[in-house]
Amino acid sequence: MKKDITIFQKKVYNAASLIPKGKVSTYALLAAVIARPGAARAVGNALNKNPYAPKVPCHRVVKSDGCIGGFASGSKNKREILKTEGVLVNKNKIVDFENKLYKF
DNA sequence: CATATGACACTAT
DNA sequence: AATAGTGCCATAT
Repeated sequence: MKKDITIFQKKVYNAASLIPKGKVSTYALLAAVIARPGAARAVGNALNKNPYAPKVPCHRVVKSDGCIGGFASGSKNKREILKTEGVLVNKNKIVDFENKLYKF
């Protein structure tokens, strides 16, 4: 017990919390920066367990295509949150995705 | 150590 | 453009 957290997840949460409001990032991009390219799935796994729910804006992490993807609280609710942050979403797709994409 | 799972990505059809 | 199949990595059991 005591924070069943791995180095990998620590990096993921850290990077995710660095994403500014109104911006979004992708699993693949995060993976490529914090650990290793291709670990997009692993990043999603880490965020899914996300023990720092309000601390880590996991909702700012989306798919490389700009799709919302899946979320623990429900992708439907996720769109609403992003909208509040200033990121408009159209049918699970980020509006101006490339423009709102935050690169590390 | 091997198998199964998952908030993904890419290529082929 | 949409769908399906395959590959990749980390975690859980």
